[in-house]
Amino acid sequence: MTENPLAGAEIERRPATSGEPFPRLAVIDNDSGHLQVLTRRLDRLGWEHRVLGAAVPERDLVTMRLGALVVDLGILGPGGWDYLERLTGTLPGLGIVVCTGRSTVAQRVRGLRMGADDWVTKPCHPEELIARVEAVLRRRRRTEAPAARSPMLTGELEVRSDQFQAFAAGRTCELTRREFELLALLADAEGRVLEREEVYQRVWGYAMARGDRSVDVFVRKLRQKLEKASPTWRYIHTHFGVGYRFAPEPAAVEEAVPEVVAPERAYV
Amino acid sequence: MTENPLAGAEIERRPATSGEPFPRLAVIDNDSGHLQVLTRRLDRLGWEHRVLGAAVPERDLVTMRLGALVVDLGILGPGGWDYLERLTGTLPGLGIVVCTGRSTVAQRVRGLRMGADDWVTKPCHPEELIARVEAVLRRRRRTEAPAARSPMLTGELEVRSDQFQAFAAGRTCELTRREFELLALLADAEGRVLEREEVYQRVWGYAMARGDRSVDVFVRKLRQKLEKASPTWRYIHTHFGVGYRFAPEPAAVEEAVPEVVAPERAYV
DNA sequence: CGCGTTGTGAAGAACCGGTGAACCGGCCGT
DNA sequence: ACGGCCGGTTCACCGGTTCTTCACAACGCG
Repeated sequence: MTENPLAGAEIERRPATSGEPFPRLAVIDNDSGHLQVLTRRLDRLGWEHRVLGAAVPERDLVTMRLGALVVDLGILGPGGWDYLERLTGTLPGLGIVVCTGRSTVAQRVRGLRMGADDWVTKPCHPEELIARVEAVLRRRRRTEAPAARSPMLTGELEVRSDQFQAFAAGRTCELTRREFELLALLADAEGRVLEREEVYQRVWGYAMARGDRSVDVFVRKLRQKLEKASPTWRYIHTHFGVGYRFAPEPAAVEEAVPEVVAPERAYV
Repeated sequence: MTENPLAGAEIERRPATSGEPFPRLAVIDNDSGHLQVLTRRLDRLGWEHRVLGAAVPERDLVTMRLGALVVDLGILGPGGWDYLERLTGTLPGLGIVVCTGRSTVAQRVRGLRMGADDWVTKPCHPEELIARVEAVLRRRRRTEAPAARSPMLTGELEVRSDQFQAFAAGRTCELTRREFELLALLADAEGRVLEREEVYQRVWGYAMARGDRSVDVFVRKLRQKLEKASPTWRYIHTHFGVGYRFAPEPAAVEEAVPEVVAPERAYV
């Protein structure tokens, strides 16, 4: 083993692709043993997947909004080649991995030339099949979709990731980068209370030192700017001893006779 | 043969990727037999290729402007994994096909997870190896190809991809190639804020080293030339801590009484 | 009422971007 | 081969912005 120059390989967990939804995958196959072990693996990883017993019209595949398709050309019979060709033609964005029993070089070359992204020979280890699907998806994603993130509207506030900025009534809040990232994180978890440690970890990227007040300070700055841009709403709420929660709420209207009114709880 | 559902396969000539220049490929290997048969095949196809006897610093690979790299991890020894990791880190746009002797599933999975696009086991048919490289390149290009964009007119500026040049009022801006590519990228994302890393990645083609100021410097040069050609417009806006945004705006006319005018924020 | 937690303001540190210039390597004409 | 030109890269400096930290006040909870 030690003389093997490749020594040292071990299967690593994929780093959580934070924020990214799990890949959507369909499998066209009927080998129950293979399917069972594969689907179990996919479930464990949290991938959305679907098993199809036979060729499915391209139209239907479109509606599934797949990222990748694993197909056993063998079970499709001679029509499999046509099917593959139509797939690559009509769904050029779809990652296609052929996973089939014995095949000749010529067949593999044909399949790949036709537009398949990879060709795996059965029997194969599900882990490798998945890794290859990941490779296909990774390559596909890298250049294609940096946009994708849609602006979110909550309360009077518009959080636009493409601008690294939030707006209220069309007016910019003039957030700095950190402030924006903090807001984006909180707003994305709308309604849930986030602990300081988690916030720090995800915005700053490393563990929070004990006694660090940065999160508090940034929440203040954020509140200030949000208040200026959208005075009639409250967005960030403190949970004593825990952390912060984002939830747009109309501000309580101040009474004309402040002295009579019981002092408002500054936060909820 | 006829009972093989995959029957009918034959090696097809690759459909001429019209207009596209031939792929640039490098091979890191030292198996003379394998190399000989492979390079002959590549010559026949007209691919530009280059054989490297050993690992080459990423820096040098950058200057080769490769589309894909075929590498035998075996000849690199234990450092091969690190090398692979560095490659995928700094050259995320490069297609990487590992072509190595015997390997375990765990090794293949590790390589693929690390960013390799495909993993072929030697001995292998050169035709299949080439087909797999093609598949990788195709996947890469599919999304990338913005080719044949019509000239765009924005503000007072005309960006002509067919000329690799921008014009204002019919006058050329005399942009260099890099300057033009930077402008084209920014202008294509009109209104969106692009981070430096993304800009660098897409214009320079590889990952930006920490502390690299090239993007800033080119933005300055671009601004200078645009300003000279079209003095009454501002096109490139800085977003502090983030990056740049392209948006043509009439330049704020300097008032005769500067004191009255609120100081413009340098960006937005 | 007292302790721990959170809000607040300010100051210094750290960082960022604009800028000019030096530097480097390839290309060209002599 | 030589030197100059050109495009690209790197460096150092500077002014401005942003982040961190700290001290203290205000507040919640037992």
